[in-house]
Amino acid sequence: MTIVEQVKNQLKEEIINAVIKAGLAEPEQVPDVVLEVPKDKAHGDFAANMAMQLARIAKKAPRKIAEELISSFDKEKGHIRKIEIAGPGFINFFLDNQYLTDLIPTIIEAGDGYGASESGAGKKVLVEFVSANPTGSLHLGHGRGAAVGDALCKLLNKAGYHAVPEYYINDGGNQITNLAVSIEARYLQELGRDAEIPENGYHGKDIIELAKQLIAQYGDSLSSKPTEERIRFFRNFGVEHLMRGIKKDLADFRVHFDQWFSERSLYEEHKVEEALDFLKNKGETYEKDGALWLKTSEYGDDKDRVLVKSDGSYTYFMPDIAYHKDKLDRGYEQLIDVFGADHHGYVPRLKAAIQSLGYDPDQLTVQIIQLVNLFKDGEKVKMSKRTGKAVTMRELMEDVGVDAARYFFAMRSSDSHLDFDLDLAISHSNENPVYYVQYAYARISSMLKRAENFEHDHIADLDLNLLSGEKEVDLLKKLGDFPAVVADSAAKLAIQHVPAYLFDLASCLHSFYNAEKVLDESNVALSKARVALMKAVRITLKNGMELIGVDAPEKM
RNA sequence: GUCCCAGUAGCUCAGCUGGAUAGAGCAACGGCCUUCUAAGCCGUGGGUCAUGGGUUCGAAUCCCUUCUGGGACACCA
Repeated sequence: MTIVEQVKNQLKEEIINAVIKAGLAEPEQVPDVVLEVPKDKAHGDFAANMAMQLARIAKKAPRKIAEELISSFDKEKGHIRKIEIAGPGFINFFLDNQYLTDLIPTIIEAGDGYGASESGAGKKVLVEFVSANPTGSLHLGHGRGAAVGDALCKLLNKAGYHAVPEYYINDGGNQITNLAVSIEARYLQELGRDAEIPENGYHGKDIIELAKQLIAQYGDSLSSKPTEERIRFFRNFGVEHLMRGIKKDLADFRVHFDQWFSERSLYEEHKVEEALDFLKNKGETYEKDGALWLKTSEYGDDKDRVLVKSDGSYTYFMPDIAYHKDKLDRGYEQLIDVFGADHHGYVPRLKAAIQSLGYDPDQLTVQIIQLVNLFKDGEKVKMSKRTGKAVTMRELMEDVGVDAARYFFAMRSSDSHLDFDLDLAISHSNENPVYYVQYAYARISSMLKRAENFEHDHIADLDLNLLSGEKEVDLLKKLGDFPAVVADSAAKLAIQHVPAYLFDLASCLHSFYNAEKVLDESNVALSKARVALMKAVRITLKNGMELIGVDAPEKM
């Protein structure tokens, strides 16, 4: 349990005791204690709305209740300095700073581990994201998905869940056959023969590159192979090659997957058939118009969905069901799928499928990644200048750098549209939030390099009570919030709280830095305490940036 | 047509399991570098929280109406 939690819990306990002692309510009637941190510092460190909640039970005016509650409150416990009644009946608690200064040794000792908690209780979570078809390069939308998925995993793990990132490689379906046929056509074209790319094939330049590579490696020997073998070869070659590119893009974006799951392996291990048989035996399917349907409408979907088409082939849906069944069968309690906005309509049928498999649909959470609009010179950038297609993730990384891209993607709620200002992302100015946060880290690092005269031997020797100035208290409170921010954003799957927190913490640091001198030869005791504080801030900033994949530079 | 998401300061957005005077950045205006990094700090102005109703001690937050914008609605993947 974190220090702040301990303090809050003790306070809550004392509030309940006081309510009972004052006879305001029977023990079983006492509502949950809501303790919040007031927006306005003048309202204390913590505020309780208990008196208002009790108004109906005790049948008295809230302020009157508050008075009685306070007179029964044991102020000896829990670092209480002052209690006030305010507004309609809020009870404001003012604490001494002891609990805050205790944070410093805690943070320094925890180091990289600061911010961690057990709030996830080891729940097994599988986060599937990006999962782009290996038919081309990753584009902007994948970049956002990658940034969100990676940050979610890190956040969940930090908050005590056991989260694993996984990439689902769609290497089994029609798209891949199209890819193979497209490669074949380009290959034959390069050899000077007649060949046409099918209408729904891939016309991109990268396919021509692939064909050239094949000729350099194999000459015209491939064209003499039997068609089926040739197609299989092109398919494997294409998938392997394009996946290599995708993996490189992701690695350069600081996104690493523990597991790569192949759709084809579902067929090879007969998991698609097994899933299908399972659903059939369970009576979840029926035949109509020569196709096999799943009764998803019984589980909240608009209508039933086809699993096996009338020509005998599977829809995209069928292997995907098998995949989700496999994920759940592997023992994951919670599945998180990070999807592009265009798959939004797919969610109800997937949830229905999970239910028809006998699992709880709430075990699947879908995070929708909304569209990214790029802006340059105030104008919307639609197409990539280089390829004429959607802007690639590679181009974004080259244009704005990984730090800015990752920060901007993490900054907004993933399910709302993102206007990505390219000029802002590359500007080395006070307008750029990435630099604002990184600058705070670099500033501290720079100070600490000069701080050899103020290093402590034992942290217990420091007089941390000297850190009682307004800016110092603000900083300490911010530091104490970190584990709760991590736990809360993990629970809500809301990564945007992390950049917001980092921005606030950086702001407190800059404000403090401008107001006070840290390294002051004329006041060694205070300087030592402040150096310890700076170390705690530095650790917290770094841990936060780590969560969203942003580098913490020693100097700028 | 049905469904989903959004509408908060001039701009981009926080806040949304109900709580005190709705916040931040940018833009505008005014200050701060002989002192640890001015990529910084301090201050001023700026709002019918789209609209109309409801729920209650109390609503930006929950429910319904209307308007506006975006997206989704295949035997495609």
